[in-house]
Amino acid sequence: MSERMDIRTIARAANVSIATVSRTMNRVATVNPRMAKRVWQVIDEFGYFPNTQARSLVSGRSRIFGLIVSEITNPFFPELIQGFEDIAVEHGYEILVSSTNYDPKRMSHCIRRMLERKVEGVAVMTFGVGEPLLNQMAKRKVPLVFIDVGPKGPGISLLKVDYHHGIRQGVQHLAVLGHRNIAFISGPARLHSAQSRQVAFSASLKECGITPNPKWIVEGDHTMEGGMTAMKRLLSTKKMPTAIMCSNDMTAIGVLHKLYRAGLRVPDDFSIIGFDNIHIAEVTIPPLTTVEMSRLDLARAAVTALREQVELMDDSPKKGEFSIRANLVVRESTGFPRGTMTRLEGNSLAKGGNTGRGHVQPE
Amino acid sequence: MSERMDIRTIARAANVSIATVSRTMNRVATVNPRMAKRVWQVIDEFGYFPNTQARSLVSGRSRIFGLIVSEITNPFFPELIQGFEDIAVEHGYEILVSSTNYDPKRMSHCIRRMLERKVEGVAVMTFGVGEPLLNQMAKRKVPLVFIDVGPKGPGISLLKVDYHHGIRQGVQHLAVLGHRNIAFISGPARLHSAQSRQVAFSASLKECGITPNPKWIVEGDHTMEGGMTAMKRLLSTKKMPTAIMCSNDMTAIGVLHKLYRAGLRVPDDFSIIGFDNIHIAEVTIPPLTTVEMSRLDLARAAVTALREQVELMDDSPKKGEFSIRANLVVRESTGFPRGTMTRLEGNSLAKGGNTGRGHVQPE
DNA sequence: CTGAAAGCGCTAACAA
DNA sequence: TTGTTAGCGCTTTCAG
Repeated sequence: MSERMDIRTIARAANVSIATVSRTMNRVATVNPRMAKRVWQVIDEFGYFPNTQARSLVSGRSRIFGLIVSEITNPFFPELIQGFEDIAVEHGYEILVSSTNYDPKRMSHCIRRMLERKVEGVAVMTFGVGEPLLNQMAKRKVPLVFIDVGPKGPGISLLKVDYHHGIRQGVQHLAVLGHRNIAFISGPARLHSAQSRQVAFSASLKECGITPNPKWIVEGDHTMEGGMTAMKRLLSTKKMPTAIMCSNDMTAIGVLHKLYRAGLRVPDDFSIIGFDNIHIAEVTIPPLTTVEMSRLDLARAAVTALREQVELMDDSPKKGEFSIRANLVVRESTGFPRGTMTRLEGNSLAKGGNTGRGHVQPE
Repeated sequence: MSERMDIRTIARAANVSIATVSRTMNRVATVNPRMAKRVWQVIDEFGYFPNTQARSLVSGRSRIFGLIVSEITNPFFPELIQGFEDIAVEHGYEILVSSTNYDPKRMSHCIRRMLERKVEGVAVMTFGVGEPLLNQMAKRKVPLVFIDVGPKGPGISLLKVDYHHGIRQGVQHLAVLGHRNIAFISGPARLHSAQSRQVAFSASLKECGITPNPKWIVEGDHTMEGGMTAMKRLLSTKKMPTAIMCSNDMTAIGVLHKLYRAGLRVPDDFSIIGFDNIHIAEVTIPPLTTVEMSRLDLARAAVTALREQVELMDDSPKKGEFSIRANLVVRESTGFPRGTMTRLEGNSLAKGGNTGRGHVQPE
């Protein structure tokens, strides 16, 4: 039945020119309402919709945003992707997602693919970018939005996460509980965002009058495995810390598991704090105290930044920089330092882990 | 510097016609090697690549596959998406991912978007499809691949997961350990794949000479929250089961958490088996015994099925049906039924959960 | 306010 | 083997 369905088919059936159909679909104000109604009717009747390829070819606008994440299998990112997709689609954009897995080759390949598909902007949520690659984008004047860090410049927006705020809350929370020996498991050293978190940690420690012990700052890689390895190292230090902050939740989950393996208890033997507040952090055993970084805020800011660059006139004012809050969420992986209190007998894990701990809301 | 960069620019610089450039890029065999070399050189020099939009407009081929998943925040799916993307890209396809969250409106919206972008095929990995929606696709002859179930027909491939194989292994594993009272927490009832798993469960139970108890089959929804709710119900039955199979790992994680909250121990008080073998199943407390369903196999089969439909001549032989194995992975969430053995004193959790349990490899 | 016509960048006949 | 040319389906001048 449906031989071919293009704008001409509609034009013919509605007895108008293809230009009128085009105008109608694009909601050009000058179209006679009566005609418009007729056209819409035919469009509905035929179930017609325009060919996006043709449309972008002539308009030069693909209505596609790229989204580059470092690791789609880290639950943080799917949550972010979801938000990004929803908000982008809301504004009529399609998204092209790519996961680089920290591999420069993948990164460069995926930039190439995005360029080929003529993305109108790219959100680089990979916590660390290869310079040469991004240059390709900049050269072609593709609007970019980075998280944390990236070259400033026209068409480039930055999403600044206030790590300090959240991490300080975490450190203070631990300090109030009585911890003085606090370790930090970082992310990959080359990631700027990982560095920022670590810097925020050291600074917060000092604020509390605690001198950071370099032995207690160990490098992880933002994976569960990395967390396990790092915890193992921490466990082998002569003087062990009583609390551990992790650069992200996956690391913390690895730590939790390592401690479980070692027959140690959380929070009785060690207090643990994560970062991200991914969904499963609610159901780890015990539920994880962590710093929430809103995926939705990030996603919204990223799309907004990109839209600003794409849709606003070149001379109009742009924000260029967006700020994302990070806030502590206290659950049950933090408590008083071991040896500090007379612990109740028995297994606090099996009892729900609610004994002998203090919940202190920071600030 | 770069005024405009199109095929003409290259043609001019290489002193050939645009047709030759086109042929060169498309590796048409009849191009004179010397010319080809010259053309490639210019292409490299200019950093040129063709405009995908124009290309698809004229060729009628978008080289985009759609991928619809039910819930991107369930870790099973990112792992699948990753595989799908890798394999698709390997074959020169881009992918458009959408997460429906079991919402028919989202589903229909996303089908529309894919149709607009002229996807050449869609993998529907949502474990349950709305008929009317898929009809839209079929009407437009878009190749489809479904998981588990879907209307048979030309252009439609099915990925058959051998639930029975894996689930039987699980049930037998439990039976060998001595369990006779085994519960099942299903997925959403309307999902066909969830039903298949449940059917496989009941059948396997009978094979072992156990009559399924309807009270012990409770509906979940494949989320952690659903798992917690279902476990709560199970906990309130007069006669409680000693083992619980879950329709997926997220459910099992919810169950684990609920039991932890209730002060019960796994596997001492309950044995738990999941399904999917998502990455975090390795580090749950205790590590989860589960049925592995390979994401990579699924992804590979899906892409292969789609490519078959798209690239093979209409009369050539096609497989149409692909089989995916599912296999039990024994970890530490399963053990002898409670009361069966003299348990050692103390907290088996804190000791690594390795006491008093039997590891039995099935088959 | 509407229609005719000129492309957007590329591929695929068809000619040479 | 190479070049010329006619579109792919749409938007957007520019006349009317």
